[in-house]
Amino acid sequence: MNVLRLYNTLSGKKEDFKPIDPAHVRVYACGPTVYGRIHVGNARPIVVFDVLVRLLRLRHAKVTYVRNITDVDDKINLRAAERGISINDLCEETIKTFHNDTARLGSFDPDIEPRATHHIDEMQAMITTLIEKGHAYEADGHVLFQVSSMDTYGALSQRSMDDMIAGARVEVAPYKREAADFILWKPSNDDQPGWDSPWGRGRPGWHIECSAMAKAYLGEVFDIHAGGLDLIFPHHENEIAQSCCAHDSKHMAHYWLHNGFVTMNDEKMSKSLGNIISVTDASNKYRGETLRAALLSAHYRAPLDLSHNAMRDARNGLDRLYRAVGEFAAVPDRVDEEFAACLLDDLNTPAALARLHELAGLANKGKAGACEALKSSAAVLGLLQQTANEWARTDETVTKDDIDDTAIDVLIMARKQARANRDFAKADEIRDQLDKADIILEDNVDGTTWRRR
RNA sequence: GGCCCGGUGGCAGAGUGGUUAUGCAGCGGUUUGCAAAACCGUGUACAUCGGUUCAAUUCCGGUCCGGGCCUCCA
Repeated sequence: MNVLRLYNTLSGKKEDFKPIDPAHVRVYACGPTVYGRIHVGNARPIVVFDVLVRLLRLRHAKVTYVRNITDVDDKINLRAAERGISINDLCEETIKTFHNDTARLGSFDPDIEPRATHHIDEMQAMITTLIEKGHAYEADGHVLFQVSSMDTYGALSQRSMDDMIAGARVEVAPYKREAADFILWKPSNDDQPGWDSPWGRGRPGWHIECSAMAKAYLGEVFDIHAGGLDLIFPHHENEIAQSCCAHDSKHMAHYWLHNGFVTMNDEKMSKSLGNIISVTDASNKYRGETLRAALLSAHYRAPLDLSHNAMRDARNGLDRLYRAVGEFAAVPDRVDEEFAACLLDDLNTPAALARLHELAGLANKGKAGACEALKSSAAVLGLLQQTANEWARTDETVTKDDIDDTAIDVLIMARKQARANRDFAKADEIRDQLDKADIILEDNVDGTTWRRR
């Protein structure tokens, strides 16, 4: 198998992936802040990096995939207060819907899903180290990271300190020594969640949790750190600053991967713009697998416009692939080489899907092994794991169910009888009746199958 | 204002210094009681203006247009 190439934000280039330990690859991805349901934009990194991990598992004996849950954040406090429920209840409820959503998207769970509030000690230890090493200072109940103490600050986002000062749009808090300094720890009042610390009762800043949890589960330096494009600055830049300065290391992770945005009418889908569609809502309207296929239909770094048309195209594509694959069971070691080559080239999922369609064509022509190759290749994308019949009979809108399977079977039997009697008028009447209920009949050599429109 | 990334056929979306992406939609055909599916055939797309080159959609530069980050955001 060829080498895996990944676009590394650190270098701005595709690079050969060389793991620190080929027998154990370590990956960290930033997970959700649990104050509300995730939207389809949030679903993109979940699906894309799930594919990355599946691909890595094909090639490496052990992969540890960590995706955190941020359960301490001022947005959580605010939302809990708005809804008049406890912070804990809000977090538990949101985590539940999150897990429901990732399951519908067909994504595997990460190996470890650490929660920020379970790692306050580790964060405090790291902050203490940063103060001792002269990278952080205490001011007015806050602890701040002093950006000027790190020569290479800004390397990931490729911006200089001068650029940042020139572009600064934020008012500088009075306790900061320098405008770009960021918070490691901040004081909490009695209404806010807080933990005792050497700097008084308080709570962590946004970035320190990822540094602390990545270290706890993956070590000081690991292979891949992934997340959305909008996390490059400041979040990932600051994680690097914290981790590298605390550990005296050159790198936090060797490869930094960032996915592009899902757009709505070519504009970024984001909570602050309010143009969001939640995964829960989307998967009531479309099957999770359709959404997953749509999310993989563009290269992960390119923008992806998720219109109704895009969803329809994804569904049509899956229809064709499922028809080709039939009732075949997956064979794990039959991944098509051309297909794999597409994914190895910086996770080129659109090219990989194109190859799946070629395999479907070959399978339809009866080419030996094509079905197995199609099924086991698709598994790397987390697609096509049902049988064709299971897929065909699930309505796109799961809740709609005005005609049940037995009623359909009864009508099909009646039509079969009519056809045997060469009463084609009657047969066509039944076809039309089912068609009106969005049931499409297909007569094959070995009988009649049906699917929902 | 600073920094970054894009503009491919009706739509979506890869890719390439000279040769078919792929899917959907369309058109023609084979097949079918009808239909669907499948198969076969079918489209001189690469924002614009210059430059380099025997040859550029592909490399370089300008222009126009779009998007993103610089503030919570995947």
